[in-house]
Amino acid sequence: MSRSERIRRFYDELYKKYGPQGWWPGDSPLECIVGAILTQSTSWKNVEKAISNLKGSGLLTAEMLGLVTAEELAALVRPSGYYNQKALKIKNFISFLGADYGGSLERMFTEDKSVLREKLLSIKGIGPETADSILLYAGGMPVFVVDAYTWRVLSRHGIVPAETTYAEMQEVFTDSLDEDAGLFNEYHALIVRLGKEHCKKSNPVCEGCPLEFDPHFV
DNA sequence: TGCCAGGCCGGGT
DNA sequence: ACCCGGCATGGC
Repeated sequence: MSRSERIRRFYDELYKKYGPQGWWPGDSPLECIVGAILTQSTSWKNVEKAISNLKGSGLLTAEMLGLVTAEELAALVRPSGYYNQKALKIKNFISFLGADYGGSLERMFTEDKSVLREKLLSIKGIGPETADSILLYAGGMPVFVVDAYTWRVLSRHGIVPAETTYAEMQEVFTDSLDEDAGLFNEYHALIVRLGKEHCKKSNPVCEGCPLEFDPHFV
């Protein structure tokens, strides 16, 4: 079976097992972007508390996030960890949004996909995974998101070598799948689900893989 | 209790 | 071009 076939088959197995994951959990593109920053190396549970604080304070608008100080913001996002850094990252993004798109997310997402990706990557605090999460989950653009789970899950299943780079990992998916934002959305979420439940660090050989057809053994 | 969570940056080799 | 320490809270 070719690698592309395995990638497609793997998705089918994941979807059959877990079904749709409902990502991104959030009410608006802005909430999604803030969540993407706050969840850097942090569990979603902690992020939910931080988002809840922001909502409760009425700060979850581009305008309010532009007005609040980094210190005030840090206090509110405290439960998500790395709070001083994350407050600055959010401020950096909002500054960029104001400068380049007049504070309008709608305008931002009319930008060319690869141009916008480069712009996002130039913001201090936004790296490849966060940029791609914003493009896919906030903007609905067909970009495949790669994260720590993607490496672990795919290398454990023998689909890619462990040293695969971020760009190569994206190609593995985009070369094998239709360019479909809905599919990319679901696939990434399903990988995270499997990673959390079975392909954990503490389970180095993914003992008890829940998939009927485990690509590892092909 | 200790380890880990949906990264990224900056400085050192 | 890699490698590593720093950043930090909360859950299991």
